[in-house]
Amino acid sequence: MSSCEEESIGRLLYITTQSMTVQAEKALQPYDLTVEQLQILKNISPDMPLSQRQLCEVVQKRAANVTRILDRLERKGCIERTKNPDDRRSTLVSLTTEGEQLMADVSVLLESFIEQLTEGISPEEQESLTRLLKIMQENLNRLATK
Amino acid sequence: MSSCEEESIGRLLYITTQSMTVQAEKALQPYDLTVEQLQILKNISPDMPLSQRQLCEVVQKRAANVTRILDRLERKGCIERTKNPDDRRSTLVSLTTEGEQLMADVSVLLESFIEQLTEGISPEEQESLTRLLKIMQENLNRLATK
DNA sequence: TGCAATTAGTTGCCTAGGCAAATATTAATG
DNA sequence: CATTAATATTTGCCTAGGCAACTAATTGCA
Repeated sequence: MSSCEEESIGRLLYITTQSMTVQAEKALQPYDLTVEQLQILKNISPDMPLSQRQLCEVVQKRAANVTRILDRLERKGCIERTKNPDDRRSTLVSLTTEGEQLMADVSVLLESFIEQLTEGISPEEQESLTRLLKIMQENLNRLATK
Repeated sequence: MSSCEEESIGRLLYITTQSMTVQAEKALQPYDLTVEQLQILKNISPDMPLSQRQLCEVVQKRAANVTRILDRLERKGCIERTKNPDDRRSTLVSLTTEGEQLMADVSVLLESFIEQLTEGISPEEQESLTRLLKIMQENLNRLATK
């Protein structure tokens, strides 16, 4: 039986993540970046370009969504797309120098954000939190593959 | 210094929640409901209608978004909007009988989903998880009010 | 009373997610 | 070798989030 005040773990996760995203977005506003755009940029190494397919895997997003986020990043001059000479179906994505500079500027901010997010949570508790979240991910993966 | 495998708590939260939402959405597909629509429906008691303003608070969404989710629920016949006679600016939202029936059908599914999500996590661990998520929420609230 | 804030809700414009259908290119198979 | 299957990316259509501007109704205050 559930009390009136009960909130499922699911709901708590949902609300917390939403609030986190909103705050992160506000912190990123001066750089004209969204959380999703940042996720992408963080995973493009300046030396070795990735294909969009590979990017999809590392950021865990659908191809269609990655396409559109890259469109916006390209429009802003943060990334470049070049056809893969070895497989002309695929596109290689690389950071422009502006993109690199942007990431350099933002990285400090990022660290401080995560620090503020986890304030009052000991390293052991963070470990435990990480472990529990990973269990849920596995549960969800099991659901996904039916 | 961070290892290559490091994933911030923030990213883990984000990915887990996203995966949870996708799976929940799949489970809800037979009912033609989204997670957000369900959130709203769950918070409308059949006996006492709420104003949209109140709904916003309980589901933690912006007025603009609640407006549009209600538009869709109304189109599907799950809810009804009536003008509040005491304050003609506000609208009272109530479940239709179809909406009530839908919620009755879905509630079993919901419980089993949360059960599957938290499989392998003991009640004490769930308590701890809840506590840590709430700490993060407070940290974020502090950020929000600067 | 009468006009200026405030409040409730809506709408427009942008980003982002999902799915499905389309194109182009490559792999695989008869 | 030719045709079919698979793969990479794009595009369209839907839901949903954020912000800002707008209307209508209500308070508040001079």
